[in-house]
Amino acid sequence: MLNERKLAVLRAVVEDFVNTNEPVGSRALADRHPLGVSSATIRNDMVALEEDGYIAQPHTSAGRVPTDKGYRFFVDRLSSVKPLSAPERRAIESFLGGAVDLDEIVARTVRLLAQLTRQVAIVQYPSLTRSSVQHVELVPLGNQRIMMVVITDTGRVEQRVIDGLEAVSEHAVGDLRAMLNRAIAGCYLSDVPEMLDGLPAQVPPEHRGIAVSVLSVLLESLVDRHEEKIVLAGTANLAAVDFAASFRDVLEALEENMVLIRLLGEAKDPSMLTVSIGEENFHEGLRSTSVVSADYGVGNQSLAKIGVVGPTRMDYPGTMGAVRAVARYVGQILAGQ
Amino acid sequence: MLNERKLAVLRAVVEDFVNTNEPVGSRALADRHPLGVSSATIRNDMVALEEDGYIAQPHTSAGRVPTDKGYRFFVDRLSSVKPLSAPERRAIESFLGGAVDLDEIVARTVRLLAQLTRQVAIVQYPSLTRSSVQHVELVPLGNQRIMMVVITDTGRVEQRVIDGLEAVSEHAVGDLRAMLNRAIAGCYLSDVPEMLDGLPAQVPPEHRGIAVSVLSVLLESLVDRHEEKIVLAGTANLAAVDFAASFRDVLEALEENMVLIRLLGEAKDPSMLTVSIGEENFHEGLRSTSVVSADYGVGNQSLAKIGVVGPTRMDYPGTMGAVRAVARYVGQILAGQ
DNA sequence: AATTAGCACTGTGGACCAAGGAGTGCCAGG
DNA sequence: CCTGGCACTCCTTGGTCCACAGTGCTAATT
Repeated sequence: MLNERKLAVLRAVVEDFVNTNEPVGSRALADRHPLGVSSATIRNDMVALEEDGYIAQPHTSAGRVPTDKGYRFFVDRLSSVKPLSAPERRAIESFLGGAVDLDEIVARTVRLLAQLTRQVAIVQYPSLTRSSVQHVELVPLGNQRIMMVVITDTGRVEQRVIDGLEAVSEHAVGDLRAMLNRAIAGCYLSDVPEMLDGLPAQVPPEHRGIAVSVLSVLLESLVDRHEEKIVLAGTANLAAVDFAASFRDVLEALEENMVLIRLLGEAKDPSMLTVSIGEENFHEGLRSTSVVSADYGVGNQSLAKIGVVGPTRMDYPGTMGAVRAVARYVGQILAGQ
Repeated sequence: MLNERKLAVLRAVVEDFVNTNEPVGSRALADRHPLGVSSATIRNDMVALEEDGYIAQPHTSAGRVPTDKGYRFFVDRLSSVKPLSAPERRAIESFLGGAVDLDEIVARTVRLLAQLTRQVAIVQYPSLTRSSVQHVELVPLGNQRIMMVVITDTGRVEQRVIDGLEAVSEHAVGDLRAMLNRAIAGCYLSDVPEMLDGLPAQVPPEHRGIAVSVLSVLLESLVDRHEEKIVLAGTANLAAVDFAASFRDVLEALEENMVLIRLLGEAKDPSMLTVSIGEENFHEGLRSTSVVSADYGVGNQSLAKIGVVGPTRMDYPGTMGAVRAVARYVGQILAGQ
């Protein structure tokens, strides 16, 4: 049975442990928090909390430390997201505002988030699937190759060289470009395959081979590897922490793009903050870390995710506040582009 | 006076210390290396080497450790670059071969280099200054904005949105694009400013405002921030090492793009391997690391640099071999694109 | 003159131990 | 149901001791 006071004790344990990084004892709690009861009473509450699995002691005669379950409860029920201060908001705004292209927006975002949270920040490039085609450009390279550039409304540019063609004329390329743009400019990328379905039939037979090559590369470039682009910053912040798992394991996990993608991907509820704590993480090396992630996007379209990785012993309210704020600002910046 | 044998001793000290990471003593040397003299003689030589500053002992009654000066001498005079094995070469080739665009070439290169050397790899994107303009594309976005895309022959794509224009017609944009391409297609980027000098004068007055905006953005996009794009991999490999400087300092230095740029930039002799050892590095946090870097490029044009950062206690011949080999392959791949 | 064997000397690191202290669990009384 | 008190546990710290690895020096040898 968790009464009010026990919850207050749990909250205090989490907060103190996050601050000091040392097991917190009953006396220290009684001193630092206005719980209105003596340390003996707190000890009794702690026994109850320990029986329920919210806290644990590293060894007899040590203070208590929150378990993953304890953090989970803290995040779900005992804390609320802490909004950023006004100066912090202004700093975000001005820092992100100066970016000139998508690469720079992403780069600045990730550094910003790392700095705000003093942890490792992860930012995923906006997904192509939910953005639409702004323009397709075909540029002949010499005589037998074409470079294709797809520009999307989220500022992302996808490029491919199409190789091994029969000789192509400038003119034919121009026609094909016009035809392509007529067919798919403005479309969502996810609709592109459908829109291109009947296209080869409209191409004059002598250029059909080229058209088919171009289309196949175009379609291929739209599938799959878009969410793969992920940027990281702030790994140096990990050095301050000591993990149960070896430091190396954490770094290794963070270098695996697929791991990061899945890490962010686990966020259940779009447009909400998601927190994954310790053992909840699927990856071995990250069992002693927590991940706070959020969607960002334009309007109510989610484009991709951002997140923060830190020790389970992290300042959840603060981190959540920073992640949420940055996600919102990135969305605004992208919308304004 | 450094006679032959003393050099052999120095070489042996470096090699053994790199292998074992423990101060190497005279007995161990006499056992493991065919120097043909007793440990007492080696001790005498070591005293001489220590007086000259090539080796040092952490404390009395410990073995000797190479100093930065010792490593420097080893690299310059006592070792030669170790070529990669045939299977390694094949691995590089097939791994880099599968890349579809510049981003992926760079991403694969950096991972490859990190894996080969088991250290931190750095790859700089090909510089724009030495590449030439393949094509300039202008795409109207709505009515008052234009997206400009510059495609270079090294596969790099630079994009910018030009904002705050008076209303522009499709037609005017088309004219401007044609004019731009006529003026600068095929030019080296470094020559572009010159080529564009008289251009505004040729534009009909009613579109001159737009032309000027476009040109200023174009010129601006060509200056400066091109070498800034740098990619890193293998930081997890640092965890295995213990530095004199704190781990954190090293990671922090590596997250500063400007530091990396300068680090690579210090390479003196283009198209050669450069090694910067310990205290030779300008950055505080990197005083206990060494950097091996090399240029890569197409033909004999240097486009950018790649490098490896590791502990001063590194396998120089092997690392140098890997860096050189990878640099060459990247050049080839870029040439073939 | 260079090399070698022998030996005394010296810091380091690990094992062992004792004292100190933080924090607990439990009990008896308010 | 709360609290003060107390015995107990286990970690941490510091100190001592010893073994070890490796040195520097000297005297003998080639």
